[in-house]
Amino acid sequence: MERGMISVDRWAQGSQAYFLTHLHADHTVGLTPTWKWGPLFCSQVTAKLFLTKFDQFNKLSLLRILDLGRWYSLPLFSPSSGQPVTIQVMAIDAHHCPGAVMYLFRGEFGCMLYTGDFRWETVDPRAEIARGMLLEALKGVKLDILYLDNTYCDPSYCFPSREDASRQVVDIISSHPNHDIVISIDSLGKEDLLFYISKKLKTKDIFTTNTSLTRIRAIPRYSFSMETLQALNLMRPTVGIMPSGLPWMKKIFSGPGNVVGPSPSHGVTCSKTRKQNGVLAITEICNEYIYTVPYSDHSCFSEIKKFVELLQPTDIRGTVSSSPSNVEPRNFFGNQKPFGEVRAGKHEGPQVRSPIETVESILARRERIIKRCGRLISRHFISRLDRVRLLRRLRRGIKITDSEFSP
DNA sequence: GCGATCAGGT
DNA sequence: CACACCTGATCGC
Repeated sequence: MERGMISVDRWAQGSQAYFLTHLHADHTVGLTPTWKWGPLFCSQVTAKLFLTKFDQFNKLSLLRILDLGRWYSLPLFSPSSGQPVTIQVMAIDAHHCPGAVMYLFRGEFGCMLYTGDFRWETVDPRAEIARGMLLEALKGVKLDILYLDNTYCDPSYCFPSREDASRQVVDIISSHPNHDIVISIDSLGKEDLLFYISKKLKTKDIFTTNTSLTRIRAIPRYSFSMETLQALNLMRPTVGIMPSGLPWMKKIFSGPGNVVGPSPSHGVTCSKTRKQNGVLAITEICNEYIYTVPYSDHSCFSEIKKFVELLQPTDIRGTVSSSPSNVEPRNFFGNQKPFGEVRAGKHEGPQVRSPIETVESILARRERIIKRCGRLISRHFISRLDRVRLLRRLRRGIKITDSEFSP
């Protein structure tokens, strides 16, 4: 395809149509509320999340929602000849985080698939549907280029399905019936895990910000540390679960689908790096509070391999340049012509909203808070740094109280 | 004064 | 050693 036609997860001026695979921050660099370079296509779920994230998005008319599994025709033009060109696109569930999709394009240039970030588990019924859509759409068609999420495209990356990992998390929680549990999460991507936990443990309130109702809490990953766990343990016996410890998993799990034993980090010495005089030194710190579980929203190597073998693309291009091994996918597949923060003495609940809360009510509430915030900001004459800090927190949906404005 | 972006951290 | 996302500083309109 010519340059100047479409962009996927890239937000520079110069394309005629822009595609967003999912809402993680590293895929939206350059995308701002003042977006104006062209129509922005995404899934229904991403569109909803998008509007809560970019609440001042002023070009609603540029947002285009794509249903999954349907072909859409885009009338574009060739930048070189000026002639009209039609491109067809289909969005397919990528099983990465809520709303994440892959995009399948076809046109005069041939056929290409951009996976975005994706996980290709075969056991999940949702994955079955995506698989069906993909195969149906590609029936009798040669896939010319596969733009592939090659994050873990190295045979040494071998970890279990998210359901297995979720089971491990539940086992850890069950084996600590009298402990508080804190689970480190990012703002988007561990919802299924939290839902699984609440379902298996029959937690009464599925999601709540009232921390007195539950011993299991989700906290932001950036506030999850050894120090945090030690501080929490001064108050109540608490274990922390990190559903993401993948780099440490390299070569630990010997095969796909293996039953995974107790978390390897528990009771095992963890290492921490510290900078001394500009030189990296390793400080060994033993911790007894933290479990890591290999819960990944990216495909492991065997899943990537299966995916590539299924699609038989003519060419493959990795989309993650800083992939661990920094390995081009084709090396492996031949040239295939083929919430809250924890503070001293106090913590707020998970930053997970009730599923019944609508986008409209979130936006309306946010609007009210921002208005009130504006009044308080001018009344208290706070510094720019404090203001930036407050606005960032507002954007994340964290509750702001009057005391935050105290001089 | 403000949003956007970078560097450096977890 | 990944990923996603935080903070504070700086840039540029």
